[in-house]
Amino acid sequence: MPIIRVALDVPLSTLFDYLVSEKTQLEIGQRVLVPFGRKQALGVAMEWAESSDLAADRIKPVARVLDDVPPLPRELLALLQFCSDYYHHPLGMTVLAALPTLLRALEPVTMKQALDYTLSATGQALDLATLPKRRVVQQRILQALRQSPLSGAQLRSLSPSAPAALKTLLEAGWVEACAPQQRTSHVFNDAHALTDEQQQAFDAVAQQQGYGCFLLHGITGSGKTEVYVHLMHEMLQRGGQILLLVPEINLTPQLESYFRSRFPDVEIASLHSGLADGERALHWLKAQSGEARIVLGTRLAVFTPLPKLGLILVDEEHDSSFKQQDGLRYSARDVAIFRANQRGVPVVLGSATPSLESWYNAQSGRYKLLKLTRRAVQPATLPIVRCFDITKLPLHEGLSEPLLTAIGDRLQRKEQSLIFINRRGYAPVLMCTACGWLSECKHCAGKLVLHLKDRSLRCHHCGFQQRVPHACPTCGDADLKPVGIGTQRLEETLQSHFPQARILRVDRDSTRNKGAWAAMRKLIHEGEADILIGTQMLAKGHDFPNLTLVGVISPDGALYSADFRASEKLFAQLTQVGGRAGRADKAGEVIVQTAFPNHPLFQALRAHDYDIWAQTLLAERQMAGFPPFVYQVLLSAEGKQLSEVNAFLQQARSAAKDLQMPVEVYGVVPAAMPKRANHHRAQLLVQSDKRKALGEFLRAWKPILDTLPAQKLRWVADVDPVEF
DNA sequence: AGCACGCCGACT
DNA sequence: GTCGGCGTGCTC
Repeated sequence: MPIIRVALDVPLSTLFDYLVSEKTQLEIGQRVLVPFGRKQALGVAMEWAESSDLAADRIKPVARVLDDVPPLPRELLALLQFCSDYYHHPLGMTVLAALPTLLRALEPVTMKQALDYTLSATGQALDLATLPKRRVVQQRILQALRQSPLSGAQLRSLSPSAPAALKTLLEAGWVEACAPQQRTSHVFNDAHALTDEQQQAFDAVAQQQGYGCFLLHGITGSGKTEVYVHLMHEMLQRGGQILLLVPEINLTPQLESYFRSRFPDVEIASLHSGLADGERALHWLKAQSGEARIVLGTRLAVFTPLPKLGLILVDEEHDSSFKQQDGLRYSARDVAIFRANQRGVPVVLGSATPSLESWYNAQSGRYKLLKLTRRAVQPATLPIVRCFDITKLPLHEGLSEPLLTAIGDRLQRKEQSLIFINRRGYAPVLMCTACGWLSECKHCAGKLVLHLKDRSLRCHHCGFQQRVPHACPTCGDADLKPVGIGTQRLEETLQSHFPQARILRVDRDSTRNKGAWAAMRKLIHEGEADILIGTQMLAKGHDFPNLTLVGVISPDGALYSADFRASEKLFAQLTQVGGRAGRADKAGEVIVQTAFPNHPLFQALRAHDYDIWAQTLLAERQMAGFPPFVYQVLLSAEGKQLSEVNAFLQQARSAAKDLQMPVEVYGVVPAAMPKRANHHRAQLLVQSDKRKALGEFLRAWKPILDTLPAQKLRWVADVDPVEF
């Protein structure tokens, strides 16, 4: 009897062999139900086998083949195989993780196939004049269907109430569903002519034959999205599907409605973790059937089956949320590039502040660099950036005179200001002025953050919470002082400075409730807020038309951070947040308060010179022997006993050294957050300037790690880590 | 990962 | 006597 090798969601690197009777129809990529232990499990048929290493009597037969949805394409299985190998994650878990939850359930799914609609015989015979005049939308639908059958998406483009009207028409029997038609044309709202630069970028990608990786480096406001839209139009005309990856789930609904407005009758499917299970599965299946022509999603969308894939776009490619931090620790940007290569299609990485990795690849010619150096939107100029030395200026609760004056000006002119500060809470720590006691979390290495709203001290790492003590727990002194500034304190300070100002604080605390963030965006857009105080949430992808000033409070931490990527991230963040400033009629202003106004980061920021900043960073990285000049794998471990964590990592280190392979094995060091939720954390870095050498090393090392005693420990090997 | 089996401590 | 703690081992 034939043997099928099945991927199952278990942390074992093997596939599992099952018998398939001769008369069972089974294809590679199909989902199967198999007996596993004492239960049943859902698996994916990966490959046929001639024989098995297992004794014949231990091989069980496949219980059931699920043919409710088409099999996963071989190409997707190959992509997942690659990811499993590259990121050293068990194949079964990798494959199953790529499926929407509903397709991982033991039950078959019942998903109605999307159909086209056409006039029935009675509908054709119908005299439209006999219909009540008020039923405008119904009339419009019937009229449109007289020309040709149409899809649900096309009908929706006729009117927002088309679905309801269609339902009525179906019930009346005038319209009926029919098999989907092949379509070659679509409506394109070509509102904006491309600038010369945009056109050049477009041409380069459109003319690309087969695989090519493009870095679209465009300053903020240079119209990268318009290039995407025109490329989408081009690929749609060629009959291809487009995959667009974006960093944040927050941004997808807005982008989706924007693309809908540009391509009103094109089926667009969004994929992100915020969707309900049913919706997610539906969109996924629409992508798999080729019906969805544009697929818009967060990192997980990179694993969507796309039979007609013609182009991949990765927007804000530098964003670290493309890297998954648990389970399969993949970088969706890197997987997208692999996928484009595998399929032989172009991929475009877009950013105003490319990751150093991508920029380096563009410099070396591996990627083709496309530049947008001029703004396509108003104002035509980038904001004026000014840095003020906080060591030389008096501060009022952390705010300098020039910044306060600038905010006051905006208030007078009825323009908005945004104050960017990356600390939520009232103050990052509470201190006893008598003995120097600091509010520390007893479960973590971090400090407890003061939240005044509910008079609590909270740990942002483990969630621990306690009431603010009335007196110092060590010396009993009553004089406890908040140290440093968080969003809440800034709000309070600004409110007392500008009592009449309407201040809106946007951080994870104020936007916790569902819909709160959307409601705030609305307020901002309607001009119902004068001063916005926000964390990085506020920096990403939103246009605030009346915003003319951005203040940055104290970004200096990133300049001397242990994380070598912190300053790269800060530059990207400040560029992005600064890009929000400015109105149609005038350039914006950015005021940065810093103790290091002459730091190369701020010099480059003032000059809007990404290239010089990237060169500076690249030189530093080369000297220090950091990425992108080397490839890294980070082994991190955590456990209740520090000694056990260290013992494990030391053994792992010896094993690595004993392999005598051409990689550099560093020492065991504490993690950036050495203790979190009562777990001690340490790590071990291994790197090599050859990606291949590191891969081979890992292939040898990982099996040894699996045999090391680690009963009470959790450990992971992270390939291409971005967080330490 | 689950889930069993298995061998020791404190309870009706 | 047994209920239940979590160490160890297995899943085609």
